[in-house]
Order: sequence, then structure tokens, then C-alpha cells
Amino acid sequence: MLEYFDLRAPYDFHLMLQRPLSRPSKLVAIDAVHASYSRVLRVGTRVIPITVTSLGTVHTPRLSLEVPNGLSEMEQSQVRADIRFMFSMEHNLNNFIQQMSEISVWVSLLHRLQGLRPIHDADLFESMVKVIIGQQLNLKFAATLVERLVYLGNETVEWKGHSLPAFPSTEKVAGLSYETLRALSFSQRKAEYVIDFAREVVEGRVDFDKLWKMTDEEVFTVLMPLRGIGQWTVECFLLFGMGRLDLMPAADIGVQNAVQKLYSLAQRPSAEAVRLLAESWKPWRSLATYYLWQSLVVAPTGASRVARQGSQPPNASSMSMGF
DNA sequence: GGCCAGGCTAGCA
DNA sequence: TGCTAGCATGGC
Repeated sequence: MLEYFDLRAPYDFHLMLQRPLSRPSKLVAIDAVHASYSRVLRVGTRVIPITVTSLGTVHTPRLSLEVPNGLSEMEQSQVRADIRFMFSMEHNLNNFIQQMSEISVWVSLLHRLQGLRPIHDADLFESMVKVIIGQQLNLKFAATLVERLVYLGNETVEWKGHSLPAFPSTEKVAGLSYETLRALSFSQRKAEYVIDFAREVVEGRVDFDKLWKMTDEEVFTVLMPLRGIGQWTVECFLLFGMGRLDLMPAADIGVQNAVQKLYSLAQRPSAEAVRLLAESWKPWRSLATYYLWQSLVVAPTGASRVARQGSQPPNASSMSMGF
């Protein structure tokens, strides 16, 4: 079953798919040529494969969503809502762009990353687990650990010629032993943090339905007391998992590196320095953070940008080239 | 071969 | 309250 989303420009789906390795990890199948993104979503107790494909351009964005036939109305509605959230379809970037354009060093970055929007995590459990795994590890190794956890779940769905893995359920992770994750090269602490968090959720001490209704501050209050979950972790959870717009993970090494580069600083700025700098980015600090992260991934200029429809006006030749 | 990575905890003063 | 060693492993 196929449906379409006509979106508010600018929207650069191809650029959005160029995320650091851990998100999306191999949990997600990316077809760079056709700018399509496939993965499995959990809806209720079911696992449902989806494929999102870009059909439009940066300036006339259009996405298609393909799901299996035979979904109930409720499932279809849930998938649609998940997809709109995951791919930041509701965002209007114009206020963010206008405000950040007043900072001179941001002008070229905003141009280079025109149409970039966050890809949010599919659900809150997956989000928190990925953030915990990402603590203090390089992105490649973090991605490897996520993959190993995914394959441990051993739950796949056949879809369009692929065998797509589902992220392990909360119950599955809660039932693991620490030794199982140790065997996958998780540190003892990381194994404990991940499994203990899953148990908090399964046993009802962390309630995602309630979290969705809370302010950022309230979410901090609930999650920070949990062992292994510090300020950075909650900030990333709010940003990637809940789509909140004004988080500033200033202690993040990647953000600090990106700020150093963008502002041409002699040395990496402290978290405090980043926080001060980011005062003028309110209330868009999550988006600014996302642009900073992406600035480290996407080549500054040159072929990759020119080869796709990027900032060029859309035309027939760029369409035929795909992405 | 050594330092670093999209941090956090526990132990110490 | 504030500071820091240790964690574990892979990437570069």
C-alpha cells in the first residue's frame, strides 16, 4: 500500500540520510541511489516494515510511504504518525534559518545543509538504548554494538527482497543477562545500563506514555536518577527520541569539535563555552546541534553537493540522475 | 602504539 | 560540593 506526503520546503531527504553511522545503523536499509529508507517499526505487538522514498526535490519535496497490505485502520494511522514524526515533516525551518542567518559563521553552513531536518528515533526504548550505547564510544564502534544487539534479537521481517531486522523489544532486552551483552563486547557497565533500563520500563517504573506528556525538565527529573543516565544522555534522548527542539548537549565531543571548526577556534571549547555561545540559538538549539553534527559528516563543498539536486533549481536532468 | 571517542559512576578530599 | 580515575573496546 502506497501513500504520499507533500511537504513544506526546504526538505532534503538525501542529506538527511547521510547521518553518522550509528543512526541509522544497519537496522535501517538505505538505498542511496533511489533515496529510500526501509526499516521495521513496532506498532503495538506487531512488527511492520516500511519504506520511505523521496520523489520530489529540495524545493518541491514529496515522499512516498510504502507499507504492507492488510494493516488495520489503527495500524495505518499509527504508522503514518510515526513517519511524520521520524522524518520531521511538521517542522517549519524558516524561523530557525532566519534567526541563525544573523550569525555570520552560520550563513554558509545553513546554505550547505539547506533542507536538513532531524531523523528521529522510531520509539523511545530504541532511542534510549542507542544513546546509552553511544556514550563515550566512537560512532563506528557504537554502531557495531547496536548491530550486535539487533541481531541478538533475531527477529526479522521479509520485505521487498530484504530481510529487515527489528530492534529488540523491551521485554527481550529486559530478559537478557549481563553476560550475554558482555560477550558482544559491551563493557560490564554498559551491559548493566541497557538491561537495567529495559527492566525499569518492563516493570512500569519508566512509563513512556507519561514521558510524552512531560516538559523537558520533568523528563530530566524522571530519568537522571537512573544509573547510567546522565545529562548528556537525557539531552540526546529528548532530541532524537522525543523530537524536542531546544536541547543543548554542550558536553558532547562532536558538538564541541563542530563548534571549534565552525567558529575557527584555536582549541576545542568547553561545555560551558558552548552553552554560552548557544544562548542566542534559543529556542532552536536542537536543530542547531543537529546541523553542527551534520557539518562533520557532509563534505564542505564540491562533488557530493553538486551531483544531486542540492541548492540547484530542480530540473529534468537532476531528476533523472536521482540522488 | 597511543590517544581518543556524540559519558557516567564511584570514591575521595 | 567538586574533582578525577577507571571503565572497555575499536578506530585512526
